[in-house]
Amino acid sequence: MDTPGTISCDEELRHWPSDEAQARAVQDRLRSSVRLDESGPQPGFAGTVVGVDVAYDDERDVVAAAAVALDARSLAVVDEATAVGQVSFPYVPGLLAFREIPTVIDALARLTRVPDLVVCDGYGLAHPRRFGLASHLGVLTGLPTIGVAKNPFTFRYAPPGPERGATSPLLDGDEEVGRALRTQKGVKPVFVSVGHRVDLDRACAHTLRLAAAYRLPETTRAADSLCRKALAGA
DNA sequence: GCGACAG
DNA sequence: ATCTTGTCGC
Repeated sequence: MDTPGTISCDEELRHWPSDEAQARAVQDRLRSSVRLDESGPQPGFAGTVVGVDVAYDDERDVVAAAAVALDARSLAVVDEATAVGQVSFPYVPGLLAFREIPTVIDALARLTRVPDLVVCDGYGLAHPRRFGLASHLGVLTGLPTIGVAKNPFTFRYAPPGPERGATSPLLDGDEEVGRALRTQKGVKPVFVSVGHRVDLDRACAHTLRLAAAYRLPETTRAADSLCRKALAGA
């Protein structure tokens, strides 16, 4: 049931924190395992880009995750998988990963191919402790990851130019933790940050390429759609 | 203490 | 995230 690329994160998953203090300690401990020295796959490489997303049912405390693999060149869907689980952590800004990752990993493990790049909903480096969802998922699976968020979280940015492809730094004080990226002309930007084993330039290039027709990357759109269906049928 | 706060 | 109708525009 294990995908070769999703390395044995069993140990971390067994020791899942049960409160906020433990969760922050896990982030502080794992942060040094993030690899920021790799460029990551070239945009347009021959391989798959996988989008992951989750949906919740508050009444039943159920969470459904989806992983959808797209061919990196054609953006055609080549594989998809879902998983359903019990919500195991509340939503706390800065601790999103603890709510989403277990079910997301279950879904990823059900793909028939190892992803070459994973696109997460949310942040990676752009995080209060520099260890957001995308960073965490990258470290646990070993896979290259990036984060694409719809909101600037607590960070500041100057609006990028109006043209598609325009960017501006996403700032935590003086530090650039990511970029605001305009994926469509005249439309609100998305917020890109690196996760694991991918640099910021390529993270933005991949995001722009994946967002050829809409504001959000096709990976995100496909995963969002699929996890909602999975939740409805659970 | 108050407000803000990925999904 | 989720609750939710119509509506403006290409």
